[in-house]
Amino acid sequence: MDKTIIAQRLSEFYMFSELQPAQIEQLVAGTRALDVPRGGTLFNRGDRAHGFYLLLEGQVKLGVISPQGDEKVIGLIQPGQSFGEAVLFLERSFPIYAQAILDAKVLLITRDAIFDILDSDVTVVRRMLAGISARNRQLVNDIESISLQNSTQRLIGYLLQISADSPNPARVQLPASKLTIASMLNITPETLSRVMLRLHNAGLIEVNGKEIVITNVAGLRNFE
Amino acid sequence: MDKTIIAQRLSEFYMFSELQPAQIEQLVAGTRALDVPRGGTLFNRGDRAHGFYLLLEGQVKLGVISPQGDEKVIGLIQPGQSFGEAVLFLERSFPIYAQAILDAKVLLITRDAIFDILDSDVTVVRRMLAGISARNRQLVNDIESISLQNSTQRLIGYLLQISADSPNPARVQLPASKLTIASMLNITPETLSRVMLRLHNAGLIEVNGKEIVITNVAGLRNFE
DNA sequence: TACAGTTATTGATTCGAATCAAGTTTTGAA
DNA sequence: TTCAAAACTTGATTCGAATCAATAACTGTA
Repeated sequence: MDKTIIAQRLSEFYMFSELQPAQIEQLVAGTRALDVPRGGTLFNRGDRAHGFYLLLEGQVKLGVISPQGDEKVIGLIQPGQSFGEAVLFLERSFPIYAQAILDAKVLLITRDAIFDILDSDVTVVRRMLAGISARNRQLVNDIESISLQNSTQRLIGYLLQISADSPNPARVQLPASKLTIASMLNITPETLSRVMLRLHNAGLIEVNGKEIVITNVAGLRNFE
Repeated sequence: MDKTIIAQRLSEFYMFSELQPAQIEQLVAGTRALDVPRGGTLFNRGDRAHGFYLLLEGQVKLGVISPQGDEKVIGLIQPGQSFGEAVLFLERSFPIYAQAILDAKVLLITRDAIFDILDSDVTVVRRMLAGISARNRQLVNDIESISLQNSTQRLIGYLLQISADSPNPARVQLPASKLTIASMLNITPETLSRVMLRLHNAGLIEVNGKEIVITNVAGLRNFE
């Protein structure tokens, strides 16, 4: 896989999102791209951690096998998710195995690469901790909005967020299909469509495909 | 609290267990012991972070409150666990509040003390990375289960998790009131009560206050 | 430019869980 | 030991959003 692609993927990953280009370069040198066919094993229980993994495509299953031989799936990894970080940083062996359940492309960021870069530059520690912490905050926010707000409020929050501090009226472009946006907001596409219609009928937004004009930012903020 | 006791407790904490006595001394100088009565607040949402916390005794609840006053419990902290690390590395305030739900003894390890140690010791860095990574993983799991599972499956998942690998039948103790558990699972107390009744009627669990006996672990895992 | 496949909208209906209400039980503090 | 407050349970009802179903409107590509 192309080095620039790997650099791109690594810098999009939350843990490295605060790193500088030179630091990403260094990391790329210690990263291996792996193609794992469906059914293939990434690591077994008891293996030493040689690094941690970032799944780019496909799907990976994490699990344990009991002494009686039955299998318990601990988690399913989707593209964009990483696994094995905690084990790596704690310098333990894996308590689980990882197996591809679809043909998978993964990046293995090696132990040496991570630890070298951590040691080589004192700013890296702060930057990585900042990246992980920002992710932590985002997750807490997500839980809060899923838990405490209805679908209308979630959509409003999202629209206000992506319109940031645009003037009134704000013109924003949805960054993905409405199916994808709906899934992010944890609602069905049908509900998204209906909520948008309601906001439109209330005179707050105009919808043209992916382009949304918030005609009344304050009104949207105070809706209901 | 006595300095030697604080030193003792800090050096037992996994994050600092590899530190030299001199480093522990340094950390102790930047640590404050707090007694928080049941119901007392450690910090509120929006407070600036002065450090992170290590719970020695009692129990602490982490949560958020919606503008309408609804509460969502994000996590329950048990003795030996730390919280508030992630906020240290962003120039932000706490996104959650922390309240003691039992009389609690906590150590507040101040920001400056931590930063000094982070610069001087690599194992602390790695363990902090591991700790926050593990917490992020847990948050992702929480989002997933809130999003993808109904209330019955969420309770079952929770019971199986806290019973871990107990034998069959497993006897577990709820770590908090049913109100708190319900909030963590994102259901109302009424629904929690009804789901428990259903599982009981299906012959899977016995409920006596906070004590739950899972009479049929396999059956519970495969319920519905 | 046509058309196949995805993406989006709209309507009817169902369902899970919240809410409202009224108890009972447990609890911890005086 | 008592008693008020908090925690919990059970029942009736409502409500938000999912599901099921049937188009309509795009979008890429042959």
